[in-house]
Amino acid sequence: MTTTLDDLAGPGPQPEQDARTRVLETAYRLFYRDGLRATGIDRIIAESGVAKMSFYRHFPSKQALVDACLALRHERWNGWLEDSLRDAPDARAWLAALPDALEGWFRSPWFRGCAFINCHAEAGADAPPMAVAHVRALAARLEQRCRDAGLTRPEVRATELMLVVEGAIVRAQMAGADAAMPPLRGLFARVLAD
Amino acid sequence: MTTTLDDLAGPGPQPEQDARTRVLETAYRLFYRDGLRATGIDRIIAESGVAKMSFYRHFPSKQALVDACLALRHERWNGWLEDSLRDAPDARAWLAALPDALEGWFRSPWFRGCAFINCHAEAGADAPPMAVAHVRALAARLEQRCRDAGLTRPEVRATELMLVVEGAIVRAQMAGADAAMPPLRGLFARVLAD
DNA sequence: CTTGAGCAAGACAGATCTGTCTGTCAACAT
DNA sequence: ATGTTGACAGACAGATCTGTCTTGCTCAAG
Repeated sequence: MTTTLDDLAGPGPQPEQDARTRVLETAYRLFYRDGLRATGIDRIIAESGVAKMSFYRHFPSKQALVDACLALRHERWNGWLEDSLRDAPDARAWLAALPDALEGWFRSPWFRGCAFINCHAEAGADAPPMAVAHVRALAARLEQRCRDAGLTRPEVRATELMLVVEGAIVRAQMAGADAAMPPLRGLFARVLAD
Repeated sequence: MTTTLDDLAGPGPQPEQDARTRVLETAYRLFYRDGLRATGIDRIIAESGVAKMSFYRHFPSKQALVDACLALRHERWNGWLEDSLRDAPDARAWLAALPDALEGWFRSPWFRGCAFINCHAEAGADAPPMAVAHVRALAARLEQRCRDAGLTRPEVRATELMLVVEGAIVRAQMAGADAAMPPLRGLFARVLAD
């Protein structure tokens, strides 16, 4: 069971799923595609084919649904990254293959940037803590990989790689994957070289 | 007359200004601080101390006000960058001093990331064209500076610097200036060194 | 003094958003 | 057979949002 890019922001729920799953999958897709504030409850209700009371039975409020979507996103994104770099024999190869994995994401037809960066950009100080927690978790993972790879000054390298990854995500969002990939590969190679 | 950081997202309008200016300055501040969708017309009306009809006399719609704020932001941000790097004797020094200028911005009490990245993150495909135009203009300016500095492969360096700048802005937004500045300086030095 | 422009204050309409409530139906267990 | 549970459908309330309209005030030019 591998995590595909479609799972990251795919075509939406299947009709045979139960009400809660359909709501969650529909919201997951619409929140990412159109934004949190721009997506109303009524739209999620209509597109998931669910009664309003069924929605409020499973989620006490819209904010609870947002939190559930972000938690699902966090889990799926981490799983997708893990699967994409499963073949790397060691930490060094894992880091070197990271741009390839990101490129597959950037070229996905539903790519619209990092859901957590977008959430934080939209909500500002009111953003759910999951937003910063996600990027902090990724930074911690990068630092651990740099340490495992035996790089010199691993925490310095990790912060540089983290900045490059986030920059590439935003660059792919604003200017497209073709604009983001060459500098991403070049900078990654430089940071990993020494 | 220099452009200060306060002008980028400062304390707001002065009461002696005319109605249009007060609306524009209030919206400029609230849109950046709270987001476009989260800021309603009524709030702008109330905080700028202006009648609703006075608002709609100067701006035909909320979208027109958003566009005017983005255009003002574009102009002020470019002016601020120009002023901050005015002392650089040549293009090479200009590029080397860019992280210092950015740090001043990141540590401003009203810093909340790039208004155009945030706008694009919030509105997605419906974002006004000014959003991508701003980052494209900055990329073009970086490339020209790289060319003027006599760097080898200036277009490659410029795209790398652009990715680093955008990454630093997002990193400062998500994790603070202290997390963004060391990798920003390190990567800048590496790209400019050769 | 009159007249007209600009502005403040606020009512109003229509749409939309969140959240609650009622009613109906099908599946299922006792 | 009967009660329970989950779900669909949709009305409804209250708030909020955009945009229009009316009224009255001030000030300056003619």
